[in-house]
Amino acid sequence: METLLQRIESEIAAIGGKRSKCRSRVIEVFFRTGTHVTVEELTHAVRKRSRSVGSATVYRTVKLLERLGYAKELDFGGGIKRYESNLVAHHDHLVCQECGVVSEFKEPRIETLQEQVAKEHGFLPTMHRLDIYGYCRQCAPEDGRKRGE
Amino acid sequence: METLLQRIESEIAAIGGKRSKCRSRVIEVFFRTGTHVTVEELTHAVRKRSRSVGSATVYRTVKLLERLGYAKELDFGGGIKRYESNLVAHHDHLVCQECGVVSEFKEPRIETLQEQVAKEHGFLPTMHRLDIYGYCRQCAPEDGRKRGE
DNA sequence: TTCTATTATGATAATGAATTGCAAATTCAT
DNA sequence: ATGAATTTGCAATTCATTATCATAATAGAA
Repeated sequence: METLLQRIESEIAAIGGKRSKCRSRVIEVFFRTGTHVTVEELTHAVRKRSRSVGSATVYRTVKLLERLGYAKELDFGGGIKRYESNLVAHHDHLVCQECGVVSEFKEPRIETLQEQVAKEHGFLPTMHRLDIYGYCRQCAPEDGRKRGE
Repeated sequence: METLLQRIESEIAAIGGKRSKCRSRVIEVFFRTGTHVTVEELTHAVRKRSRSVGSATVYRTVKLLERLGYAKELDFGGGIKRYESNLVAHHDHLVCQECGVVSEFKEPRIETLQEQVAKEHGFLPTMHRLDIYGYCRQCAPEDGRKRGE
């Protein structure tokens, strides 16, 4: 974790950037928090430790992390972007339409089929996104025991 | 097609709406055009026949169609929403990152796996979205014969 | 048809997330 | 420390979308 920040900062240096406390703090908090976070949420989290960090800096930092390949931009609708660490292995998302909780899953067979489909269409895939929307265990109207019974 | 418009308009009437020329024209053009269209594109298409239709009306109409279940909202990023007819069978999308063309495919095995995955996670799926990003046949840097060779 | 109540429309203003311009602050090699 | 370059926070701007509102169109009733 300590080395990760160092690695990122040396990559920033390699493209002509400088170190800065604000950015380091944002990066640090991002990877500690790091799960489907909005810029607003991340800004709040960062400000708990560094009160004066502006949201513009947070926007700029997540964009930078994305450019360097360390973060991934997510969009589950609502016009709000979310970001997650790109260091973890590829996974897809289950989005609860009731409580908004996003959980993750991996399914290698789906990955394989996606590759196949792309190939069949003469398509060279670089990435894909699979989001399943619905109701999580807690919010499902019927989950073994029905609600209101 | 004629009956589709009529059916939609009677559903609109059923929820207390009135018929209007502008809206009919938008609906008509939407189903004729109807593939991953933006509101801006749809507005342009509509104005070829009815010059004075405002974009607010187009926004309102696609939202209405979505509410009635006749249109589906898509979001391939870039902060622009797209809409497609919801009458065609479910399918997923191949999005070319170079030329922006969106093509469609169906893969029942993927659908099945998605249902399975959801069930395994105690998740009650209502819908899902699978977008594969990459390069289409025309834009792929290497397509059988390599470019520049 | 004419009247009346309701809905639809288009222009414009408002919204909200994301980006950008800029002066001041910070960084870093010399 | 000096000076050139980058970064920052604020405010202003952008852009798609939504809300407002006065006017127009629509559907029934009389």
